[in-house]
Amino acid sequence: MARGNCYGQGWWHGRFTGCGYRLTIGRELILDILSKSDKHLSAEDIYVKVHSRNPAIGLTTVYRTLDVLSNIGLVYKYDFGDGRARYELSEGPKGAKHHHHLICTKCNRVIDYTDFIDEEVELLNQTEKGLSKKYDFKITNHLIQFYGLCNACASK
Amino acid sequence: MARGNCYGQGWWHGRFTGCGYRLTIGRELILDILSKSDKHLSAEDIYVKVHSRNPAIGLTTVYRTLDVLSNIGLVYKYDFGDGRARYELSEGPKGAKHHHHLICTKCNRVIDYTDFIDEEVELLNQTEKGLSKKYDFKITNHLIQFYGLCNACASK
DNA sequence: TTGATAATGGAAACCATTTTCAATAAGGAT
DNA sequence: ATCCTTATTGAAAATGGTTTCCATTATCAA
Repeated sequence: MARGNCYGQGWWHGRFTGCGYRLTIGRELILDILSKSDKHLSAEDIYVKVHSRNPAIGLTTVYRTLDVLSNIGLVYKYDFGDGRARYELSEGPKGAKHHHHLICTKCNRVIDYTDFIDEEVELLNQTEKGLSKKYDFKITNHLIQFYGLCNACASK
Repeated sequence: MARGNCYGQGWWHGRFTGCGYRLTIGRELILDILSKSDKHLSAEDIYVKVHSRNPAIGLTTVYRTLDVLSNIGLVYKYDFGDGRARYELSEGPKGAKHHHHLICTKCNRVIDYTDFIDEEVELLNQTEKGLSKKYDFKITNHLIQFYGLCNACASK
């Protein structure tokens, strides 16, 4: 390993050790897959990819790792209504683009959108402040989703 | 049955027959419970209440009815992260007060709030219009939730 | 009242996720 | 580099909310 270059271990290295977690082969692999892959992967999706690269890693570890990552705040866990959780990296080496979701209630297709995000987030921040004070609630996160029918499902 | 008084059957009567659904004992009972009860009931919660009033009605029917109600739009189905779905009437005889949720990620407590709702909804409506056009998506609903720690959980 | 068929209950199936437990590996201390 | 403590792991079994099956029953338009 190249000394003097702590980036050689991946940008997330500190996020683990800083929280007292150990950085294992499996965890690195899962993070690598999450950071390179398309979004909204299920645990099973991730497991398939992980397993093709390293068959020694089991589904249980995938679940456990996703749980850890979720607690650390490195991944968001979503419920899009199809009975399985979906995971998505909350930030990348350069920070991820904040976005929200459009969900088709018929085919479960998910569309990411970043339009109007700024306005939304600004309003949410204001709201958060107000709510935090009124309800003595320490808000750490928010979720916005729109439901409806995608063009394919609406036209039949 | 009192003729000439269609309200005697409950304000939701038309919502069923109008969609081709039959109005059964179980469905009426479940709706009655939903309309009188506190919010955020799980299927199991509802089943217990239903069963105490009419032991002939099974859990399967509760699930099926909630699914129908959800499709009709009479109930909202929520995921608050505790592994079971929660249901809540979307409207009452006089219309329900629109609200959103604050969810404690530690104890899963849910707080309804109506503050800032008007501003939120106004922004959401604008956003909906824009998104509908851009993505050719027929939006029917939205979800906003804030996550964090309630005062009890934050102070320990 | 009748008939077509939607709705039902109970049991079994389903399936994503969690738990168990003995074996293994990470990483600070030596 | 080697030890040692203890977090982490995989495989299999358990869990538990939800759905499916199927024979029976109930709804409601005619």
